[in-house]
Formats: sequence, structure tokens, C-alpha cells
Amino acid sequence: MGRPPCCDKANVKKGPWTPEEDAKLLAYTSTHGTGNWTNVPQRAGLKRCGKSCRLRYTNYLRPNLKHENFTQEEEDLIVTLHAMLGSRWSLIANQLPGRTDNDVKNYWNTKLSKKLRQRGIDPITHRPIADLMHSIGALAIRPPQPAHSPNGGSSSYLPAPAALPLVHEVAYHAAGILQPLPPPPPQQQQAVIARVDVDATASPAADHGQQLKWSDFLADDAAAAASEAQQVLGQYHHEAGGSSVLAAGSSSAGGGRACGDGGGGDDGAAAFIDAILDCDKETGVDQLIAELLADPAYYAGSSSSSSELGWGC
DNA sequence: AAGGCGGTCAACCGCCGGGAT
DNA sequence: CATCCCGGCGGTTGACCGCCT
Repeated sequence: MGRPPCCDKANVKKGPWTPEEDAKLLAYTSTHGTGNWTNVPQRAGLKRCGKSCRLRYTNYLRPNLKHENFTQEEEDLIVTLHAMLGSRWSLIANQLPGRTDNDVKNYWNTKLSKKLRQRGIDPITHRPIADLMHSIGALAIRPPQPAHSPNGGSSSYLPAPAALPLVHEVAYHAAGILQPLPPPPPQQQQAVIARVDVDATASPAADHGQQLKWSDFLADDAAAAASEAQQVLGQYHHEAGGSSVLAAGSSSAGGGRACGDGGGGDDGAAAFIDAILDCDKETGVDQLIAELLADPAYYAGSSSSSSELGWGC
């Protein structure tokens, strides 16, 4: 039953690739393409596992890969997308033409997370570390809460009473796309966001009557999915028309979206991200997010944006 | 000059979902 | 329908390199 094994694991080479191996793999892929990696090592004359060949090709040998340093625009986009998606590196890399998920992941782990930490920002939650310390203290003295989910249960948040809004959500509220959030009770302002996830409750549309769900974009027809996303998000845009909160015309670095073929932009997930980013661009939320991320006052819990929302500490 | 140390990044590991058989 | 592999993914490791003492 099933398929034959991919390779003889006892007879495969491991470790760094030699130029000769690279040349063989490149020669093979340039003439035969990249289908069926299981057969590639044998046909290319390599003593490697097919998986290793695929990795070497996609991360290093593939044409159109960028090998130079990340630009400021790419850096901003990674931070923004990480705030939205968490560590879904392949999705983030899809928005950065010429970059691989491994590139993005390494860059995040070695550079960006440190940068954020140096600025007092927790790279996982994108919240001030000081806030998290407070939250840990608050959680330590808070009695256990019964599992309760107002929307019928999403795993995006810890069962905390009310999480602080995500960076993205703050921007949407500030832009007037969503109804203003009611000021949370003081103790709830210190709730922890444990995970950032694109899900119903975490989406900007969560409390707008109509939910924007990740799964909605997982349609067979990518074009239809993207269209649907645009339609749904466009509605928010329309309803938020004339928002006075948006700062007109300021050009921050965060707005530069790298929208290319990306190679993987033809699936529902990419359509979802495309739709979010397009909507951000149209509404100016992308600039707002960039400003939020760049604003130390925001991370200190006293930004103008948060005070506009009525939960200033 | 040499050893320690930290940063970087290519490569591996293990898991999972989907699909082939 | 069950089984098992493939391909993709995120997490982790370890070799290499440059800087510092």
C-alpha cells in the first residue's frame, strides 16, 4: 500500500552542499523542472535525500532569489505581517518576492526580534515587555476563570477576560473602520495577548456584525477568494468613509508593500493577506500600523492612537 | 597570537495535511 | 476505507566567521 519510500536513508549524504552538487542539481532542475523531488537525487546523480534537494533548491539555488540584505521596507513589512500572522514564515515570505521562509525566519530570529526587544517590545506579542510583566503579575493573583468565549470559541486568545487589541486591530479602530472599542476595565487592560492569529475574533471585522474569517479565503478559486476578500473589506472601507482619524498624506516607510508574483500568491491564504494589505493601503491603515510600531509611546501604553480610542491609561 | 564568545545562516529534524495507492 | 508517503512548514542545530579580550 502507499508509495515507495522516498530514499534510502542509510545511503544519503548530509551536511553542506559542495559546488559540484549544486551544479548537478541546477543542471537537472533547469532541464527537467522541479516536480517529484523523490526522483531528483537519483536522476541528477546526487547521493542526497529528495527533501534535502528540495530545500537546497528552494532556499539557495532557485532563480530570482535575493541574496542581498533586507531593505527597510522589507523589514517593516515583516514586522507588520508578524504582528498579524505570528510565525507563519511561508506566508510572510510570500509577500516578499525573492525571499524564502528560511531567510525571513533567520532574519527575524537573529535581527528583528532582538531589535524589538531592545526597544522594550516583546517580539511574540508585539506588546511592551513592561505590560507583559504587569500581566504576569496580574495573572498570578487572579483566580482561575471559567472557560468562556463570547463568540462561541476561538483558540486565538487565552481565556483571558479581554485581551488588549492587536496592533492591527488598534489601527482599524483608530481608522474608524470598526466601532470604537469600549474602554476596558482597568484590570482588563493588563490582559496578555498570548498569540496573534488571523481568526474570526482576531480579525478587524470581529465585532462589526460581519466576520472576516481566515477560512473564507480558502476557496478553490483564488481570484474569487481575493475578490470576495476585497468585497468584504471594501465594505468596511466604504462604511468608514471620511474617517477623520486618518492622517492624510503622510508617507511613512511602512507603506511599501512588496507585491510581486511571489510564486505562492495564488492560493487562498495569500489572497487573504493580499486583501488585508490592499485594504490597509486603501484606508491608510498600513501607515497607521507603521506609525504604531514605530511609536515608543504606543508601546508605553500612552500613544495618541490609544488615547483617541478612549482606553488611555 | 590565541582562545573565548556571540552572531549568522545553511541545513537538518520532526510534525502535519493531503494525496496516492 | 486504510495505509503510508510526499511536500510543506516551523523549530532547532551546528559549522563557520569575525570581534574582543
